[in-house]
Amino acid sequence: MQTISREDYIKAILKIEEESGTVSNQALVEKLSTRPASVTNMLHTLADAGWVEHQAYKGVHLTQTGKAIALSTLRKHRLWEVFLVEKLNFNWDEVHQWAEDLEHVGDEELTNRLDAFLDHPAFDPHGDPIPTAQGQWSDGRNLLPASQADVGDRIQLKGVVNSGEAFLQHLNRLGIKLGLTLEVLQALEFDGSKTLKWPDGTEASLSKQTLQNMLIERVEIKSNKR
Amino acid sequence: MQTISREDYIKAILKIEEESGTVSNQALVEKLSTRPASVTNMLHTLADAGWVEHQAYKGVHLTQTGKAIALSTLRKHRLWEVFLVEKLNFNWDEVHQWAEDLEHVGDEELTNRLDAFLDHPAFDPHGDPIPTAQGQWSDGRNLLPASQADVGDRIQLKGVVNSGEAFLQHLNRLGIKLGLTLEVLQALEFDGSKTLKWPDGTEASLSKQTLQNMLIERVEIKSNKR
DNA sequence: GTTTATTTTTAGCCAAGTCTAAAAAATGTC
DNA sequence: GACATTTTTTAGACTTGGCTAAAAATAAAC
Repeated sequence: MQTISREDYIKAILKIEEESGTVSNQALVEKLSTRPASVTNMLHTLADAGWVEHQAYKGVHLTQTGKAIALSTLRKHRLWEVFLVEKLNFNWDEVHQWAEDLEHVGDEELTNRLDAFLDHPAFDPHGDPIPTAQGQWSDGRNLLPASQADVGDRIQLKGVVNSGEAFLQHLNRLGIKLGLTLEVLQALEFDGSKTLKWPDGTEASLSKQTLQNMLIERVEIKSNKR
Repeated sequence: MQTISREDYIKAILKIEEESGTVSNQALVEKLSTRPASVTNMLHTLADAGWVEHQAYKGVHLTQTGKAIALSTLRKHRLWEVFLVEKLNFNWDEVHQWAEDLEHVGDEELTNRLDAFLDHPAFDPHGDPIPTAQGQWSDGRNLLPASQADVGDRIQLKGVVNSGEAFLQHLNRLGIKLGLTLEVLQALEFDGSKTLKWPDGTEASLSKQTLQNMLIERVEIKSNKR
């Protein structure tokens, strides 16, 4: 039976599995801000439910069932985030906590109606892809961290690695949001920082840390190409 | 601290207090489909929290704090119901259960934004008034049960006493929804049933039971008045 | 005004999920 | 390969809120 806590664990396992392949208890302790004993405990529960396979000391991975539940929960989370930003005019740094609650409400039907109401968005307000009703969420895009952009590139922000409040508010203060196109003016070797130029002409330097958390696409310069 | 269960109790107490003035444990057992011991138990918890005043064997009533929490929860419930019907196109008989979950999500800020997004609705899909952000929910209207309408009256459905699924679906099948105007053609003394006429000319007879659960306003007959 | 029926409370158990503390297993180091 | 460190598990306590069964209080009936 699905409970809030179980869905949270399953979703965390999915994310860690995506990020780093293998899912240790330790990783879950960090992701969920909980205690090792709680993790062991819940993994037994989830294994009994048939949502994960768990071998003591060897890590967990999701079963088909588990993955379906995880994707469904993630889909709900991201759709509600779109709702909060697009319809209720919240900022992208304000929506995560509410979505964390909303993701546990509603069934497939409600979710599909929400999806239709929002016009079937492909990405959430942080640029993360929204799984489809069929559980597809292959991104397709090949984003790279802004830290890998070269001088002269025009880069467009398409996502963020870290959607923590603090980081998003940092971007807010810099006037950076999804879809913004910037030009790389300068790159400093020694600290990995880069100087970027905004469409309005202002310039600023971003730290390596910040750049690594910005997922971008290179933009073709159409006007004066060749 | 607010939990789902506590909010459910507080809301139930508010409703019973409105309906019948005094709130017995028994009434809570019925309204919440639970057991007497559970009620006694939770009433202690709520009294400790300062949300109700409870004297053993004498009943409960809400404190100021409790009433504020109840109205806030009710407001959230009804706003989400409007959302589900107006925006996600659910029928009025399908929304209660989801709203029951959604009412426990979000704070004042989110609720006010939802309210604004929905254009500050005054009534939910069942015709029940939505408390304002300031906790006002004096209905203003003076609805009467359709059972009290007289032959010759033109009556408009403004609300329902019972918003259970079964009753609402019964109205659906009869083609009756909020705002519909009907004419009372005939009233049978012995069983309290009445024959009504729809705007499209069809006629049907409704039982006393059904009529008692329909809240109506008499409509002035403008065209051929006097 | 006893007796009977109903309502409420108490006492104690249960389930989910969290936690601490300690034991056990796995891993890293020399 | 033995010792130290880290990770995971076990054991057992705790909290919230539900339950049953029995006792106590109140209300109803004769």
